[in-house]
Amino acid sequence: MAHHRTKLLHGTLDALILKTLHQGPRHGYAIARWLGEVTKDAIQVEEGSLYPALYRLERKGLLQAEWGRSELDRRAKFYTLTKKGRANLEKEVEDWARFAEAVSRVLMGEG
Amino acid sequence: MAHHRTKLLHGTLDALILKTLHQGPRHGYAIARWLGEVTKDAIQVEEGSLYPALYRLERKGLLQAEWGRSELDRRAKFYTLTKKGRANLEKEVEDWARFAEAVSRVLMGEG
DNA sequence: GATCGTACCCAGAACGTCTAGGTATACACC
DNA sequence: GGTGTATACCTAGACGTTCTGGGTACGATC
Repeated sequence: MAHHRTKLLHGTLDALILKTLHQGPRHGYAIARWLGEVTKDAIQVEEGSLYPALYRLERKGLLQAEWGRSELDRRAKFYTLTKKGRANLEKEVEDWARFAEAVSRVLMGEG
Repeated sequence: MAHHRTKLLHGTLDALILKTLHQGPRHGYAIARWLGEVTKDAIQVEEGSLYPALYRLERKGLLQAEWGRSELDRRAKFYTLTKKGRANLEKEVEDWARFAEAVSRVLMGEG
C-alpha cells in the first residue's frame, strides 16, 4: 500500500532476509511481515521484490526451501538458512556496518 | 580500480553528492575524490555513476552548473546546491537516518 | 455467497549503477 | 620534442534489483 521511500532497500534486502531466517525457518510472507513489524514499517518489502529475492538466494545456495503448512494451516514454503547462507550473512553484516558508518559520517557531519 | 562491494550505494549517491556540495561549490571529479578520502574508500564513486547522477540532479533543479577552471587550471564544471537542493538534502538525510536505524536494528540485533 | 486476509507466483517496466570505452589538457621527465 | 601520468569530462549499453500490476487458491467470517 504505502511506500515510495524505499529505493534505499537496494542491496540490503538479501541481508535482511538472511538475518530474519537466522532466527529459524520461516515462510516468505512471514519474513515480510516480521521485517515490517520490527522496523515499524520503515522497511516494507513488496511481494514482487520478496519472492524473486528468495529464489535468488535459494539458487545461490544460501537458503533451502521446503513446503509445509503455515500457522493458519495454509500451504507455505519454509526457508532455512544453509551453512553457506550463514557465512554470507556475516559478510553482508560487516559490509553494511562499514558502509552505513561511512554514509552516516558524510551525511550527519557538519558542513 | 577496486570495488565490488557497492551495490549498497544504490539510492544514497544523490544524497552524498548533495551533502558534499553543501560545503560549497565543487566540480564533479573533486566530489568523487572527496567522498573517497573522507570515507577511506568505503565509498567509491565511479565516473560512470557520478556524471549521470550530476545531470539527474541538475535536471531536477537541485544543482546548478557553471563552467570554470579547476585548482590545477583545467576546465571543470562547478556545481552549486540550489535552494531546492538544500531542502531535498534535508529530507534525504532524514530518510537515510530512519532507514539506516531500521536496518541496523535488524542486522545488529540478536537472533 | 461475497469479501477479506493469507500465501504464493510471474512478466515486464523502471531505475540506478557500472563497464568500458572515449576526448582533451597540463605537467614532469628524458 | 616526445612520452607518460593525472586531471577532468563524457557516453552507450549492459546489468542487477526492485516495483507494478496482474494472477491463483483457500479458509474464515458474516
